[in-house]
Amino acid sequence: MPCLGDVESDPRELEAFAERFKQRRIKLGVTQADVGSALANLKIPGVGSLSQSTICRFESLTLSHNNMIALKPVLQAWLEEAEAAQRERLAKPEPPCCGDRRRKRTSIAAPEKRSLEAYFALQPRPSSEKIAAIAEKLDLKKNVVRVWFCNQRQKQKRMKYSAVH
DNA sequence: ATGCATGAGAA
DNA sequence: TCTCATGCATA
Repeated sequence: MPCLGDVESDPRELEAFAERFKQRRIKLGVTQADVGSALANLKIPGVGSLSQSTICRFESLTLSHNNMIALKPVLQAWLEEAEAAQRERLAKPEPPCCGDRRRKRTSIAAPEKRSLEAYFALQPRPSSEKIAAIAEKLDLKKNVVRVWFCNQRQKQKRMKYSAVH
């Protein structure tokens, strides 16, 4: 009954950590993007850099539970190192010192989005045929509709949903 | 901060 | 084909 593997998978603990993390990160004067790229310098096996988006989502708990659990130890390690480095600086009298073709993103208009949400409420996993039918009705590319449903399902699995429920 | 997209791996 | 972790582009 008292689980073995998932030591700190308690959502409350994760939530508390995410908040502490954000506050301490800000106190260090570091941006989300900074953290992401700094992770690579941490030299943790199998861990490279991450994007601003991912750090942001970690802080706002808009990642899946498993994703949060996987990232926590990494971010915790970064935080400890960053704070240790700062203490060093405070200990000494610090001397004064001193990136082609872009990807495109479809924009689904509000009315179409409302329709999609309505379809989703009825059937979160429409068949390929239904997706095609929906795409035609809304005058959207079939693939756009397919991806929209995938992303919508992912949203439901986040610790905290973002926007429309 | 969030919308739409990609790609690796599962099923 | 879907899920899942992740990110570019954009609001």
